Amino acid sequence: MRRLERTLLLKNYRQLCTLSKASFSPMLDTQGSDQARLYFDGNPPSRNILSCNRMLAAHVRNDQTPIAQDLFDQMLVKDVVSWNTMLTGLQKAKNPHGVNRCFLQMRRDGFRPSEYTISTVLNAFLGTAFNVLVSQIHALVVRLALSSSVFVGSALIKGYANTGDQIALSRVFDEIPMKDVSSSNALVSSYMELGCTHEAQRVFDVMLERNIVSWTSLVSGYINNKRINKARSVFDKMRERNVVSWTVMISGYVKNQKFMDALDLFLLMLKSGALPNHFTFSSVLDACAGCSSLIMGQQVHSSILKLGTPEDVIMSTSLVDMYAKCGDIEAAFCVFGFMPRKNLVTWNSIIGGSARHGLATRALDKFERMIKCGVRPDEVTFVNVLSACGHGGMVEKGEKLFNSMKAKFGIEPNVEHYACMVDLYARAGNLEEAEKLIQWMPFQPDVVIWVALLGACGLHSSLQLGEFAAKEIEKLRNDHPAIYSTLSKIHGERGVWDSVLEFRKIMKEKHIQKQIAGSWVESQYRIR
DNA sequence: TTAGGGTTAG
Repeated sequence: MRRLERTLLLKNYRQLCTLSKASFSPMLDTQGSDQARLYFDGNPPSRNILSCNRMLAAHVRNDQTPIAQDLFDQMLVKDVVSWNTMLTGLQKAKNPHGVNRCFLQMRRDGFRPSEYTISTVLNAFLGTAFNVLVSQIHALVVRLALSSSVFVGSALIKGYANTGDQIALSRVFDEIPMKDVSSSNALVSSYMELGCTHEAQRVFDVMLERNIVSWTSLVSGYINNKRINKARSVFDKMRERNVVSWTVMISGYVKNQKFMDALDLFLLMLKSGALPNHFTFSSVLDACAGCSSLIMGQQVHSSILKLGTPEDVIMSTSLVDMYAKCGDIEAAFCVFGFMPRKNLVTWNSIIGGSARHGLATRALDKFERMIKCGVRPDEVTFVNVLSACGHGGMVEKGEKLFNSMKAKFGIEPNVEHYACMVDLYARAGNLEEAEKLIQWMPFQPDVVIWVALLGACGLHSSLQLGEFAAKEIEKLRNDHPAIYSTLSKIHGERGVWDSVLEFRKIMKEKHIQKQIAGSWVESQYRIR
């Protein structure tokens, strides 16, 4: 060990020895983390409640909830701050069951919940099955005389919005004696969440104080209520914008499939001097994928690297997806390979990308690796692997995977999976098996299923079954372009030119156009 | 020493 390092370590230990004054937090936030824990573990007398709480808070801040939980369990003396800190850790770890258990234990042990407790617990329950407890927690709030807290009020407003109770949330807001900008913002976004855009706008209009979050809540609310133009007009009125407000508007365009508008706005954002973050990049990459602009996608990738944007699993997954959708599957594999963390969506992106590129073996290889890595597949994974088998003509493998869905992974096949199987059999020329599957499937076949069958009939020139499928499609959706173009193709192959002319005439009369197939290379030049 | 309001992927 070098002299300088020894000196630094010694300094760290000296700081730790003055426990009454020193906080563990800075040590845990830096390289001193392990030493701090070693010292802490080896010195039981030093474990007063304040130092324990500080240690606990530091672990929670560093997303080390299991370590925080160990420490919490070992603490012989706890106060309300210890409980609140532990609850915060469990909330950050997205563990509503744990929060519920911890909260119940806290009450059993006779601790009185504070404003911190209530707001943390309510936030942990948002969007989970535990939100049925919102009104019970509200009753507790009234009993504990915590209704006047703006923190509790904001959390209750969000909680009631989550359960769809508009009357309750407005009553909670009315009962806050000293309303602040955050509780008003919570009301705006809660009304927006319930689709009450007029009420949200009214609250916003009468707010005495508005900050950047108020404006962004309004923009975001209009986007979520499919009012993209209104959102843009509010966005344009903003006097100041930050990375969040820019990202909200950009992702709003992406959600509405307005990819070029999203990219234009991104360029405006860069011109304004605002720095994009991983949220922004994720949306922008989605926009590049949406309009198949590989050049733009590559430039965005360069910006991510140039700005030194910290690695984020969602942003990197968007990169993988962008490269796959823009036709550069090798770049997608490369980004995927370098990702330090991968989740289910990441694996699904690379498997789906491989399948779309006709790389059935690679898709299945990734699927095997995903299972080996301990990631459980979901419905999307199976749509991807089954379609890979379909494009690769791997009928037996597809059947095996389809049968394993329920038996091995507990996933009930849905209509999309059946459509993949129909496509798999039909493409392989086994039209009889495809028809049999349609007859026996536990759903009413939809347009996708019949179009899959019709497409295969076109591929294998099967007129009788093709006409049958076309009739079924017509029953569900009149004038589907696939009907006329496929039947015309089958008749043409059989030399029945009168029928071909008839179909073309109908298509012309009904203004039905055959869907134009385009390559990725071609699409690069369509952009700008 | 603990808490609230606006943003991302298949």
